[in-house]
Amino acid sequence: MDSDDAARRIRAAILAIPRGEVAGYGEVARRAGLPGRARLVARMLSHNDDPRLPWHRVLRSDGRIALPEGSDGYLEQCQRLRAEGVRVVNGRVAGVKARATVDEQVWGPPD
DNA sequence: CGTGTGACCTGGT
DNA sequence: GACCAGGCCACAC
Repeated sequence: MDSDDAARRIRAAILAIPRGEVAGYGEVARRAGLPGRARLVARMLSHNDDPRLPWHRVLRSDGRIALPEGSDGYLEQCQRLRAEGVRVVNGRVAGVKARATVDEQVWGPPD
């Protein structure tokens, strides 16, 4: 089934995130071959039952933690990211400036 | 079957 | 920085 295949690709995309790095939902969705399906990724993580899935490496486009502040997942993600050497400040990840805009997708990264 | 909701994204003001 | 409007998809009611 497609949906199952999509879920598998999304899972692979998340697993493909290097340790110490982070990615946005849109980013993951694009890598999985599902442009615009960021919500699908989010829903999967919310329903995820895979403890070895590095969901903590997935954040919003602004580099902001997706979960509501004070919730379990929020603190969990923050802690895990720090454990990987990622600097988290005020519920936000340092080193991640804005998400890749269309220009960067088309024109590529600034040299 | 229409509506609301959600670990979302982008562009404009 | 904030806020708003539009888009996208899956699911609960």
